[in-house]
Amino acid sequence: MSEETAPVHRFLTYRLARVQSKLNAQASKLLRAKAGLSLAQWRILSLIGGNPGTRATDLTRISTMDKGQFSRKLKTLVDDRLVVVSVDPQDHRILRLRLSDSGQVLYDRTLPHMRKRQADLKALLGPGEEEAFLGVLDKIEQTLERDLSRPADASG
Amino acid sequence: MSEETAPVHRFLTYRLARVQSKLNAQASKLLRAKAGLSLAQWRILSLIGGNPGTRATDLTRISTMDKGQFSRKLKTLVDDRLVVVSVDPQDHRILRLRLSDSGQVLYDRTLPHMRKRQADLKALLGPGEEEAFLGVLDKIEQTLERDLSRPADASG
DNA sequence: TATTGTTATACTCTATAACTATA
DNA sequence: TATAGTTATAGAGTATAACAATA
Repeated sequence: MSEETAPVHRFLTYRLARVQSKLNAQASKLLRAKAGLSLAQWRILSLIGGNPGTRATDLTRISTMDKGQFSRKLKTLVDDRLVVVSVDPQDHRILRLRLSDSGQVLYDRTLPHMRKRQADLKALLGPGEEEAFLGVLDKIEQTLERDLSRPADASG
Repeated sequence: MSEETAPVHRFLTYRLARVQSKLNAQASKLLRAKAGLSLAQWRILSLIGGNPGTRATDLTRISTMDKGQFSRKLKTLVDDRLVVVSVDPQDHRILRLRLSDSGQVLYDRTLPHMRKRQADLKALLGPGEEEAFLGVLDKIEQTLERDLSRPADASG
């Protein structure tokens, strides 16, 4: 009964949303200051930096973005000469993505700050807490993946 | 070293962002189907439903929204006659918020679905997992609260 | 002067889907 | 026909700040 009457703002999802919103604000502030990038731009830049030569489709799959969003953000990075696009010689539909020299410089300069941010977050957590936390996230995500492919009333 | 070289998309924050994005999509779908409300509208409606007569400022504080966002979303609920606003008799700057009859009906009809969604999420978790998860969220949030009031380079 | 709340502005994000080109 | 990626459109969310009314 105490769970039944828990106030809405104590819901797991509310608290996740609050934390996520603050994490976003923090990362955005940091990226604007250090690299002049939006969070979405950094996501793409870092995905390319960590996986040079990968196809756009694969990066779309790894990130949460759909291909439309991805394409538009990618365009801003290409316009700023941070990313270089080349057509796959075998299959001309496929784009291979790499950082330009200046993109690489920006990536190399920014990544340590972002890693430090992750490390600072991890340092908050006790032994085993990170694994437990990620485990819960994975469980939830897997369930949601099944759920989101079904009609709205299937989950109550 | 293995942590130092963890790919960006394995970052804690990335995985939180993915899960949060999917939770949002699920809740939005559910709310659109069951109540014709946006997630932000539901947040405000449910905060008022659970705290009748509360001032707008207090609800703003509880939710993540700033007062501007809150005010605009609230307006849509008032326009739809789901929320009734009255001026505090003592202090005429303060608004007291309550659900209208139809707002209460919608709230009472929608809340069980949202509670069930929470219960379904909780049911995924083993004993102690929820507490551990929420504990980590709280730790992170407290740190972020301190951090966000400081300049960007303070957190590395 | 400070607080409560509204409004304006501009920008970003998201969702959906039509569209081009290649296969 | 199917896949890779682009573009269009509209709606929703976010950030900042100027503003009016009240205290």
